[in-house]
Amino acid sequence: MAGTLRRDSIIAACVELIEREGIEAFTMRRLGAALGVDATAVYRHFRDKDDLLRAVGDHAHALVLTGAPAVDHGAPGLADSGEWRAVIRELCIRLRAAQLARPALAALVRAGPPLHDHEFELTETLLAQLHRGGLSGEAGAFAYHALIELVVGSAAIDAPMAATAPDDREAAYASWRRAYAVLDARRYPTAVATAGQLYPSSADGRFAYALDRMLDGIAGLQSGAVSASDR
Amino acid sequence: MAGTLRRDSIIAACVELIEREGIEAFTMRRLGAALGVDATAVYRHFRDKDDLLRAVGDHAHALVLTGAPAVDHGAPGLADSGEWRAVIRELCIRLRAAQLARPALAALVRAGPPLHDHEFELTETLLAQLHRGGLSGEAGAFAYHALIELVVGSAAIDAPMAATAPDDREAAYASWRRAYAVLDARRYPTAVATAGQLYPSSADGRFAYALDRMLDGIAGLQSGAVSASDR
DNA sequence: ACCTGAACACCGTTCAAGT
DNA sequence: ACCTGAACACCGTTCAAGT
Repeated sequence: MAGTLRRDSIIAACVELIEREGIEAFTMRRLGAALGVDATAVYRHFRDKDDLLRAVGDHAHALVLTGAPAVDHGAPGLADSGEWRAVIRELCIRLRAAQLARPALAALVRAGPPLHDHEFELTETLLAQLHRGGLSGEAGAFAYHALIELVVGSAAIDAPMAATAPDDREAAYASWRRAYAVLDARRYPTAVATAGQLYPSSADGRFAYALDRMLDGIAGLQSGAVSASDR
Repeated sequence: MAGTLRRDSIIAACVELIEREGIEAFTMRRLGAALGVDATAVYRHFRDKDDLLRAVGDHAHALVLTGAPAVDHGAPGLADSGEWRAVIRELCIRLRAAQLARPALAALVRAGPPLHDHEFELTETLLAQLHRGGLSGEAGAFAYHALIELVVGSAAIDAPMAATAPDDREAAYASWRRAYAVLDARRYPTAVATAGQLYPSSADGRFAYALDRMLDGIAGLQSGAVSASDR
C-alpha cells in the first residue's frame, strides 16, 4: 500500500474482489482487508456502498465503448463503420458481456436512469445508429428501450452461470434439461419432447438469436410508425 | 394467530410484507414479527430464506397461469384460443406483471432453472404455442429463451419504478429526460434531439413494443431455421 | 487531511431448552 | 411436534479519537 488511498485504487480493488468472489461476497469489511485498510476508511471517499458500486459500474461501462468512439466524427471507430444493424448488434453484445463480467453493472442499469458519462455515450451511439437505420424520434426511443430490456434480461439470467466453471455450467444445463425430460409427458407433452433441445447453443448464442430476432422486428418497422397496440 | 404455523400462512405473510415494504426490507425477524412468532420458528418449515423465497415465487407464478389451463385439453382457456402469437403475447405480459408485482419472483427466475410445477406449466404452454406457430424443437427452444430474457429484463428495469406512486414515477421519467436534454449537444447530438421522446408511452407500453418486435422477428423465422451466426 | 477502532443497530442461522 | 430465546458470526455505517 504505497502512499494514501485513492478512488482509483479502491475501484480497482472492488473490481478484482467482485470478479474473484462474486457480488454477494462483496463486503465493506472484505474490501478494507483487500486494501490493507480499516473498512471504514473507504467512507472518506464514497458516501456509502451504493455510491461505491455506482462508480464501479461506470468504470465497467467505459470498456463497452472501447473501440467505439464518438459517432459524429470521421474517425473509423465501430460506430462509424458497417451497417447500422451490425454496429448495434456489436454494441449490445459488448454491453451484455460487460454486465456478465461485472454483475454490479447490471444492478446499476437496473436501478434506472442515466448517471454517468459513459452511459450517456452508449445511449447516444445506439440512438444515432437507430436514426441511421431510419428510426428517429419516438420510434428510435422505443427501439432503444427494447434493446436495453433484452440486454439486461439476458445478462441477469446468464450472470450466475457465467461465474461458474465451464464444466459445471454444462453439467447444470444438462441437469435442467433432464428436469424437463422426466416430467409427466401427459401434463407437459411439448416440454418433454423439447427437453433435449432446451438451453441450445451457448448463453451467448441464445442471446445472439434473441438480439437478431429483435433487430429483425425493429428493422421491419423502419417506416418509424409505432402501432396503436403498443401505445 | 389461530392455531399453529402453516406453510400457506407463512407464504401469505411474505407476500404481504414484500408488497408493503419491498424486498430489501424483507427480513426473517420482520417476518416473525408479522406472524406473531419468533423469527426462527420459520426454519421448521423452510430450509432457509432462499427456500422460502422460492416458494413465494412459485405462488406468484400460479397467478400467471390463471385462465390459462393445460394446453392439451379442450377447455377453452387462454392457451387454446386465438392466434398462437396473441396467446404468447398475453402470457408474457402476465409473466412480466407478476414479476413487477413481486420482485422476489424476478430473483427466482433469474436464479435459473425450473424448480416448481407452475414454472413447468408456463414453459409447456409457451413451447406448445410456439410449436403451433411453426417453431418446434431447437427453434422453439431458441424462441422460448428469447422471450424469457426479454420479460426478465423488462421487469428488472421497471420494477423499482412500479413500486412508486404514479406521480413520482412521471416526475422521475421527466427528470431523466431532462438529464439528456441538458447534455452537450456537440458530444451527444442524437440524445439531446431525442431527449423529449425518451421513456415514451408507459413502461407497459414500452414492453409491449419490445415484445411485438421480438414476435415479429420470431414469426419471420417460422421455417424453423436458426441462422449460422446465432450458433 | 486521512485513517482507526469502538460502537450501534442490525442481519441469517443454529441449537439446546422448553411446552 | 412445534416454538422459544440465547448465541454466533457476520453486516453497513457513524463518530470520536488519534496521527
